[in-house]
Amino acid sequence: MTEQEREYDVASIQERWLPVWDELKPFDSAKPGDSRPKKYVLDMFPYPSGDLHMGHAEAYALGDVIARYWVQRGYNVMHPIGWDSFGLPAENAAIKRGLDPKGWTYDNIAQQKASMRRYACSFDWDRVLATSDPGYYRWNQWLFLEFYKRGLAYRKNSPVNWCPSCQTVLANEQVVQGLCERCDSVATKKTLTQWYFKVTEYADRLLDDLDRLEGHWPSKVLAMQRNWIGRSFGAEVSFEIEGRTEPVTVFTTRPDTLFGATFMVVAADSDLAAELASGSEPSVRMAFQAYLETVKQSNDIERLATDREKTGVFLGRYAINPVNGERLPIWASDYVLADYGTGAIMAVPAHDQRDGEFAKAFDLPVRVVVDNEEDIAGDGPHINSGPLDGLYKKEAIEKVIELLEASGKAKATKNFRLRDWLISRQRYWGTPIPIIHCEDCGEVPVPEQNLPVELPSAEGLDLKPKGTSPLGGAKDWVEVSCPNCSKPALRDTDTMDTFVDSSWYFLRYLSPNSDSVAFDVQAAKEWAPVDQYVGGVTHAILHLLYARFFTKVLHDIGLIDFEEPFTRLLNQGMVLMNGSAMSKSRGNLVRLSDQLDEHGVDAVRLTMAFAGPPEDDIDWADVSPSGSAKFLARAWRTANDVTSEPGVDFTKGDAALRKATHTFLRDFGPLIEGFKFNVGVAKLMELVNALRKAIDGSAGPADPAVREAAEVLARGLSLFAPYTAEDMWARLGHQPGVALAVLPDADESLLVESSTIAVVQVNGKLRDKFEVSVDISKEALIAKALESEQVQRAIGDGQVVQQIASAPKFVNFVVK
RNA sequence: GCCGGGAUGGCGAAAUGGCAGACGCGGAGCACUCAAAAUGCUUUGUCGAAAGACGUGUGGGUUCAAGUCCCACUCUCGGCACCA
Repeated sequence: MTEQEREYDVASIQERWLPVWDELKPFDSAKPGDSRPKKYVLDMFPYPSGDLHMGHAEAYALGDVIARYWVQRGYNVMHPIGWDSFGLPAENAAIKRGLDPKGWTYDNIAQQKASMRRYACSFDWDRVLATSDPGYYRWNQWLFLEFYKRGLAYRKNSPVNWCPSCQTVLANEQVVQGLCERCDSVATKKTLTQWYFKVTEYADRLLDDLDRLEGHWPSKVLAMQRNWIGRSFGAEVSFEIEGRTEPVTVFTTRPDTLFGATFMVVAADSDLAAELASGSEPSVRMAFQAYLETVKQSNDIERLATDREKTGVFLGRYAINPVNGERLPIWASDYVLADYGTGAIMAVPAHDQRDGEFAKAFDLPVRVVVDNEEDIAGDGPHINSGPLDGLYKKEAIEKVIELLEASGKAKATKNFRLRDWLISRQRYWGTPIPIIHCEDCGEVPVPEQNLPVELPSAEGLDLKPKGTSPLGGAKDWVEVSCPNCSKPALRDTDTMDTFVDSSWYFLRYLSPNSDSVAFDVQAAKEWAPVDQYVGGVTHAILHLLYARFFTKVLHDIGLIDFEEPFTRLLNQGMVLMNGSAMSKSRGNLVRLSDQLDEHGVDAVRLTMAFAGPPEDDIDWADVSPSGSAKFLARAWRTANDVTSEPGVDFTKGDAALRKATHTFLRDFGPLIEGFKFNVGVAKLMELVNALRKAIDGSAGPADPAVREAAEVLARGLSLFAPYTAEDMWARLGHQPGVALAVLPDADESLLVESSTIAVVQVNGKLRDKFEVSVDISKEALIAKALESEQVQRAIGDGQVVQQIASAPKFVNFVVK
């Protein structure tokens, strides 16, 4: 061996093994006759908006640890990757640079793919997809039509977020603090006809099934989903309105406080408010119009201010309280939301903070109906409430509903915060909605055999947002004949929200190239649902909710036999620099490629895993990739030092090192399975330290235990540092493929201790420790402990009143 | 306001109610070297010469024993937010 070969040379190791792996394909999950049990590990796929960045590097490093771990446990692991290649990030970048989004997107995909390969991701390169491929989005269209058939896709006219400067619809998540995410103009509302998916029809199941994920998904994500769906139980109560035939229904979670209602409030921007005002005298009508104008001009920034004064206007109308016939004045205010519940509330100022503030602002009466002296949580006995007097919240709610139900004035009901999913976008770079609008036939689905409806070329189209879809400019594409009646008709020019693409992609990986089905139903039985999903917490609500919704619909259609797409979920944290998210404008951008050049792939991956718990953020300024590189070199050298031949009998090896090796084997698996990757790496470091000591010490490099430890080390290390591990494996005399080398179970017989360290406390404070035999009796242990000089000194003149002992490890003397 | 996390050395962090600080970064020292780098070894919570004392955000509690369990609070991060 030359001197150079004894040097740990990152660059040459990386160059050596990549082509070997291309040949070996260790992560091919579609080999015929593979009898290994199956596991599906999935990383959230990236947007191809540039090269991979540090965030990707963390996510894929951690996903890879899990995928590679299960391979080493003998599983056939499917670990695919693809690109979420439609959508705004790609399109905006394309507009900015004056390029075709297609060419730009696919160039970036090629770049990211090359980076992933260099980064040694254990992806199955035969299962790859890009959502902007017609072969993919064709099935978006197919699914859309399946939803349409079932009434789950529909069109309606409704107010949407609008950026007056960008001239485009904004999704809720693109409105940040009331401002357009991109240009910081104040977002407004605009009424438009848009396509929706009826996710609310699944609201109960989406909420209730979260219970099944308890313990398998981060509790934070479960809480966010529950919060987002926002189910509340209560009652709808009808109030007769003087001078109106139809009663007005309000939703309340506290019908028990009905006797405390002293006025009613309707949302100022609702149709109901306008109608009620129009039935009033002119002065009221004018006051209402003036108020409505100020409300319309106020924007979300003002609305979001928490300590805002309550505003409103009296509508000159009265409602009749169904429980006692009292006349309640009806007010209009912007603190009541038009699109939640019925847009009208009964106001109970004594027991609702907002109603209370409103009553105070307009000097309206307040009536206490719950005696809260003892219990501020609002569950005191009811007073001033007729038949409800003396009852507590739960019984009072039941009773009042029962009383009013007979006359049809109330019914128990529930309400959701969740809204239907607006899926249409006035953008070019997305899946065309497969509907044709015909003057005579109305909405006509594109016949299945005509799918996909391919995007027209971007050439000649103005992609800049202008309020209507750029596809409208593709005349030849838009003008078609109606599939029904053959008369001239027009294609729908909207494209789908990209969350549609990502709602079912995990199923497409099962048969990524099929042109006959969206996904192979039999393969879904074998592989799905996803056993382990890995990705950022940014998608904690929308993506995961929509994927769960799709899964339930596909289940109901009968295509899959499960109802939750992702059995286990790991959210990794973010990679920061000096305390904040990296960005070019902040000047704290760390480029992944620079880090890889400087420290090597393995060191960067190891740093990601070792920095701390995976769900915590990593501040790159606080961690040490050079320290990781140093450790890898130290580990690599141990393999180089081994002088015994492969296949040597380990049982004759150094006992202390064998014990260290098998202690590692015992601890490592549970740590990885529990996502404690940082501790797993620490255990590898301990093994390297023990190995180094054995090689340099009395055991020596030829000891069989040294080979055993080095071989275990190479396998364990391959989860984090595949290049280094593969090189060690080769130097240890093995064929390439350390990733496939099964990690052996610990030999328990080597872990049996004959002696242990006993700890002695006096009044709970550590005073002494000494080695004892593991089978020492409690009495003998106490006796030995009492002999200790330190223990005697600590006891001093005191009286031992109690002895707690747990042989062989522990004694505590309680002294008075 | 509501919901959910978190707070442990100079730093990143470990710790089935039983030795707080594993493992690493950084620091100090030693060996090798003409020297440096690299490598290897030793050391490193605070105060103290030592014995020892103190120490896991604050205040209580449970327990023989609390970073860990319970109650109250402070600060901090994230999500939602006039959702009736």
